[in-house]
Amino acid sequence: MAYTETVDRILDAAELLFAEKGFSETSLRMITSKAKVNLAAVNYHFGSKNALIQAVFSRFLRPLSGLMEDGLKKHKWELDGGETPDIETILRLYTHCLLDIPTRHENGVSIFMRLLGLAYTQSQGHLRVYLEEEYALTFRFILTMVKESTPQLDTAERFWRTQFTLGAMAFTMSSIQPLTDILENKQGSKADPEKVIDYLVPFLVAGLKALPAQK
Amino acid sequence: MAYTETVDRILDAAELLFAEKGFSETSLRMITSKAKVNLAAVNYHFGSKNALIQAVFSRFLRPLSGLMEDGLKKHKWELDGGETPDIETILRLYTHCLLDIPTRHENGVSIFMRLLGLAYTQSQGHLRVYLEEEYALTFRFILTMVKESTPQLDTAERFWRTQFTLGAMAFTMSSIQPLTDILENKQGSKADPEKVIDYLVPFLVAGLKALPAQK
DNA sequence: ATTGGAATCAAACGTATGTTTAAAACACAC
DNA sequence: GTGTGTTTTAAACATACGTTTGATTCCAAT
Repeated sequence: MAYTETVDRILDAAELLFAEKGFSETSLRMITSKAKVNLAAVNYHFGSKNALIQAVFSRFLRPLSGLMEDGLKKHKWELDGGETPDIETILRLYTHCLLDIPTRHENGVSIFMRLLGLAYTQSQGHLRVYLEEEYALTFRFILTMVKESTPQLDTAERFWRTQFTLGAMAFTMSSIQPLTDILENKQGSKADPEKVIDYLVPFLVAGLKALPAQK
Repeated sequence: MAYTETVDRILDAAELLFAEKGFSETSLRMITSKAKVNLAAVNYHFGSKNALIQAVFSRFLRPLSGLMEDGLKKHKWELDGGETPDIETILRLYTHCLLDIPTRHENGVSIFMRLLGLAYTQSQGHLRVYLEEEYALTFRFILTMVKESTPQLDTAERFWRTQFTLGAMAFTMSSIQPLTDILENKQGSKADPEKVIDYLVPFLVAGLKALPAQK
């Protein structure tokens, strides 16, 4: 994909609109008019709407993947020295990598998390396949870390708790702006979306560390 | 809404297709041909596609609302005698009410959970407004119970933990069938979707009971 | 200055959508 | 059996969509 002004303008507009409305609910005409480019530009530069959707994810995930693998490997290496990886450390590393990704918009992370949530729940078969193929290594790496840090769980229980963790993160992140607004209204004072991470990690750590359910 | 065979056939088909594909991705023609009724029947009986979406939710939520309020009130009444409500009891009551709802399809609960997840993540403004208006009382009741059973949390932290709980539940439930398949493949033996509840509750209880994050 | 490939543009294409229409079929009270 | 209101039907409607076309503009290399 050649770098051009037009390509980036389309990606910027698409990212915002997809996050706001969903994939099917956002038309190419909405995107191109927001990006102030010609309608045909999307098909010219990306080939199709589906390819555009994947490109939006790629632009965000490309640096994330690197950041996370570096961070995890570094940490793993340190831990090889003796200590057992702690689940809280992993979660904090993961969330901080997320926050470190350079984004094109304010609240870029919220926007992307919302997109991930959409990709996960709307079936969007092509996207699921694409994400799994492209980032399988990163995902597997994280799962290994989780496994080593939760030796008290059997396969099934660890699997489900990982899903619960993902769900809590994606679900919350994907609606973080409206939720923040609701909270502000509720408590009558300013609420900071970034602070959610500080609330999220202890909750998840406690859940992951909990004793197994009795069979 | 008059009760007719046609109306139910449409609702049955719509419920399945919406859960499978999402709202926008399901056309009225898919629904009416699966239901073996005329295309115009949807607009005749429901007025519009959006109204049909709401009707699908109503049919499921109407009994749920009753079941849950009964169960909660009964429990609350017992607890007025002295004890503090326990968060685990509340979650179990809630999940059991969900499983007790009579459904028209096998895995009816999974289907509905998936619909709820979709409704929550796809913006679907009209649905969100509808759900909040229609079931505000039930929701508020649950929140009160959660508040009484987590006195260690301040408003913001309780709010976010409630969202995390919702997220873990809805997200997992909304993909419970594909996830169950993955797990079966992973561990090489049969996995039961209903068992997920047994894994879910301890995870959430631990998260909700965890000590507050330090500020 | 000329050329040739890349990028832009307005316009159109074919298709699918939600909705509406008006006639037909039906059900049931009188 | 007739008449009335409800339900079903096939067809059409208007609109919006993703995509394609072919002409035009742009810009760097010759």
